[in-house]
Amino acid sequence: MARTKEFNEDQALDKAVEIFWHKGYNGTSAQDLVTHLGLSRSSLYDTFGDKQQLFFKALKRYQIQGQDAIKELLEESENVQEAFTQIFKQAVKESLEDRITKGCFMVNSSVELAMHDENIAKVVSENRQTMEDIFLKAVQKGQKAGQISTKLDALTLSRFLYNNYSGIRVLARAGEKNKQVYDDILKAMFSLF
Amino acid sequence: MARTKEFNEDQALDKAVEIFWHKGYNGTSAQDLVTHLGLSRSSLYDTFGDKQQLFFKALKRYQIQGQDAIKELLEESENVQEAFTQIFKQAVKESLEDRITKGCFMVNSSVELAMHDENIAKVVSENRQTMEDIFLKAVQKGQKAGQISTKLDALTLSRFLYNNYSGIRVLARAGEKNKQVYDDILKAMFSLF
DNA sequence: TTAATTCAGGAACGATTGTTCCGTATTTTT
DNA sequence: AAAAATACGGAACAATCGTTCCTGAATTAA
Repeated sequence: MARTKEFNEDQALDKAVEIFWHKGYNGTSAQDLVTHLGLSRSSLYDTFGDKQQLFFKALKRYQIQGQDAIKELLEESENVQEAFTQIFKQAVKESLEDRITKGCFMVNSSVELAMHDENIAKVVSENRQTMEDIFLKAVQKGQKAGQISTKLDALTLSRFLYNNYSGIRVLARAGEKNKQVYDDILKAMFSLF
Repeated sequence: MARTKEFNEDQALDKAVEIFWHKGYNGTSAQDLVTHLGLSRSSLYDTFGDKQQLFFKALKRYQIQGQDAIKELLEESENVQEAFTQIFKQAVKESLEDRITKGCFMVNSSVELAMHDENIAKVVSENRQTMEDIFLKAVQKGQKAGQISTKLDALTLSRFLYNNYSGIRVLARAGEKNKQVYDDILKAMFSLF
């Protein structure tokens, strides 16, 4: 009975992730969204509601995609230590390569909005908890396999790892391009394995 | 020849630090500034120029005050390890106590603005470099005194320490109130001493 | 006293913000 | 072919943004 959408909703959401990630919530105007998503104002509001709702959906999408990627990598790997190394080296690589360094969308949103928007705060908090769980299971597996030292218990180590992950993303967002800085952080961090 | 200012410029700047720290640059309106600094629009613009200049001065002020405090603590302490412990425990204490957790003004500004304003990027970069230097000298002192392990070289350790400092401030900004999370991070981190 | 300077308050500016609405075109189902 | 439904582009909205300017009162130094 009705006309079909001329754009793919998920693809548009990916575009929203891109620009919100790059410019932040307050830094992204309605016009920015229209231009970057490539659809009209009316379609944008009809499809996604207002700016807040669109941002929320974009952040959720980013969260799920990011978590799935890391979870899969850690679960499928036989050597957990190697998997962690891969994850962190990838983060460093992105930080150095990206001409426009965006950091981590979740960290950025956390700093910009968590304090003033409890919905965002909830997502951020859940995200940290989930990441902690993912890391925890991997560390436990690694300790059982003798790949990771048992000097520190798995939960402590997981929280520590995620904290360094956040730190690296802040460094990236600030535009740090000196590889040695990142490598030193990783070197010290992994010396606890 | 002229009427004297009825407000203290530095005190007003401190107020500016407070509100920019709390709400960020984009989140703070001109009206917010008028209300919180307690001076009229005209006085505000006459004294500090526009919003960008005021923000810049506020960030600079925060930087100098924060750095001086940490530098002094590390230089005057006889036991470097204790001094570092004190610095990080203080950061955790602030994170847990503050009803409105503001995180670190420098980290916040880094995430919000460094990518789009090269003046801010410069301040952030210089700040990280200075903090690295302050930490470096302290670590070197601690290693000579046998208070810190020489398993890792001083520069590596310094960069690692500052990265964890950033991470903790992000956690605080996100409103994390579980002390155990912070304590675990510190426990793992200090196990490298 | 006079002149100079700065204060506070508020009106007003143009620009930009997020959002709504309308007329038209297009596609799908009956 | 007709009717229903939705996408589309763009005009238009009120609100807020940062900023400027004007007024008159207050205070100071000459």
